[in-house]
Amino acid sequence: MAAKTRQKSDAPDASDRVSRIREGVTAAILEHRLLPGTKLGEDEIGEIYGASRTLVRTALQQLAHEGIVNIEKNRGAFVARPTPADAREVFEARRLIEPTIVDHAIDAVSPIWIARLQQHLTEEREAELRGDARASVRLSGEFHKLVAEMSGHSIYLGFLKELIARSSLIILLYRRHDTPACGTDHHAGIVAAIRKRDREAARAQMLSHLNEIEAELFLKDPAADELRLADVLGA
Amino acid sequence: MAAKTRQKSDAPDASDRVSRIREGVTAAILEHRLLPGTKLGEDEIGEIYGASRTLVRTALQQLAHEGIVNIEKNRGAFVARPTPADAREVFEARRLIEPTIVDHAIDAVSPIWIARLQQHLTEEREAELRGDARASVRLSGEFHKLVAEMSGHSIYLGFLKELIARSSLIILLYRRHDTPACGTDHHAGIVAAIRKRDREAARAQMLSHLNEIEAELFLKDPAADELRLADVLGA
DNA sequence: TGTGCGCGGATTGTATAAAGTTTCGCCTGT
DNA sequence: ACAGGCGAAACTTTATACAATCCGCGCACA
Repeated sequence: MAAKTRQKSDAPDASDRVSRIREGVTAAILEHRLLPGTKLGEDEIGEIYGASRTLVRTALQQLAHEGIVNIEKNRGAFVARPTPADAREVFEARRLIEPTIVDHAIDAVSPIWIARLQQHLTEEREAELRGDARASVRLSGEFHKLVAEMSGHSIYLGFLKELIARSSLIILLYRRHDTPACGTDHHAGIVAAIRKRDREAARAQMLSHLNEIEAELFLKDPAADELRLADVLGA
Repeated sequence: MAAKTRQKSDAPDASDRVSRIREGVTAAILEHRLLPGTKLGEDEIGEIYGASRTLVRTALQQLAHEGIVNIEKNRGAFVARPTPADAREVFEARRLIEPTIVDHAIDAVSPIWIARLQQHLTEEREAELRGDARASVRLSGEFHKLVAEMSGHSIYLGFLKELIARSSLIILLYRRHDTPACGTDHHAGIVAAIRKRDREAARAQMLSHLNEIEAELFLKDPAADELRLADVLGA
């Protein structure tokens, strides 16, 4: 009972059961196995993970707070379907936060961290080489999380986790071509800049990386029929 | 049943009971009526609001996600006690985000919004005049939230809500003198800049405002005895 | 034939009960 | 007198039972 006692609610390790559920569902969403709009029934999930609805509920509520699940009263939980407006907000926030994060990451440069980053790049390349799209999209997001962890700024890390998760849904919904989700080459360039402690290059590369991702999106209001209707009637 | 149907989990209106609990506890914490470290027993709160522990529990979990409550496994929920390191992170994040928020707010300038801002300044002054410290500290935070709402950027708004709530605790714990929590004069200056659509002035004033708040803090590890001990034994 | 109403199944929201863990007091032994 | 440990009470955690709500199907009626 040494280090396990102090764990925040946002605990990264899946020690308790609700975390296992949350991370399982999160992974499924981030790997695009669960598509936006999919109903996440409580009994259904509970049976999968061998847990009662109580635990499933808390996990779903956490996911709702992270913005990747919508809970509609008396209707249940659904995988979120970000609007184009949401998408623009998410990427604007990322453009604001992530350059600052890489800047901080450079303060923490050490052989251990460089090794971890390189290791991650290798995994990304391997996934891409064997055509594992699901692993690719997951690892692309995790690269950004890794840089945030390196920065040592827990608040930025928390914010970025939300933004990454939403980005994954956004890319799935609005990507124009089937280009690789998030260029590994860009990531390699960012790592190189971090390694050289070149703050300006790192910030600039992160920014252009984000811009390129967003540029590949087609952010026009989708399924105009139903959504227009909803807006009109809602107003 | 027109406009009420579409409400996010983070619903601003206190329509359902869990929201009422959450907002009640939040207000108590933000007004410094509940001090850091205070135990928030489920039965206790449930009896106050006439709700079962189930509802109290979900409310507390939401507050934990916002960072103003800590839930320790098998021990219960406590009002969070941010460390000096947390404080520095919170203010750094605010310095990054809030200037951008005022910039966006200027895009939304309209007579309605200006009126709301002025109205808010009036309330702040009145609270300060009658020496209502609790209302003052609450309104100070709400000013920043109001600007974020004005910006129309829901993600920034969500992030800022968290940061404001934590800031309130930080100010309570680490304020040097008993200076007014958050100068109303500064707020008036920011409103003036917004009104004139002077982006640079607005950003600059927001930044210096945040710097002055942080400058009034004494961010050294507090209660050296117990915390040092915890850190040493934890490592 | 098309529309509207009502009932039944299913699912979520809430409360309560059972189970597990921690904490504090008390008691015994040295 | 004091340290250590046992035990009960209080609390959180988890599970389950009950109530409320929603959705879809079918029937009646125009």
